[in-house]
Amino acid sequence: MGEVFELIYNVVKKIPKGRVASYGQVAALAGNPKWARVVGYALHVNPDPEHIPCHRVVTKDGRISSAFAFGGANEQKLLLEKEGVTFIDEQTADINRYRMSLIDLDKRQG
DNA sequence: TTAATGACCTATC
DNA sequence: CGATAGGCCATTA
Repeated sequence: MGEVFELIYNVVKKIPKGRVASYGQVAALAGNPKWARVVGYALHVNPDPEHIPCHRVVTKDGRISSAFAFGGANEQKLLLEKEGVTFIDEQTADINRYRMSLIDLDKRQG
């Protein structure tokens, strides 16, 4: 596993419950805004879903990817709603309202 | 080392 | 609006 994946996982781990972040945002917080696709691939091979809340990562518009590996897009939506995240439509989370903030990164746990 | 692969994003029509 | 086309870049085979 590459170093960048580690950086990405560390960021995803810090997304608080009830909040979401876009792939691009995770990429930027991990160190490079151009890593959006890399974030997608990193989560695709998520080695520790129990501690890496990949369901809190959506597209920049809040849309859920149809390729969610653990139970499908519907499962991801249920998980988010369970945490209090509201949806604009069937596949779009209200990311403008629940987007994670920079201060969330301060939770030092790494 | 080279080529292929995406759970993305932006610009353009 | 939506559809399409490029770009992007770490990782893998």
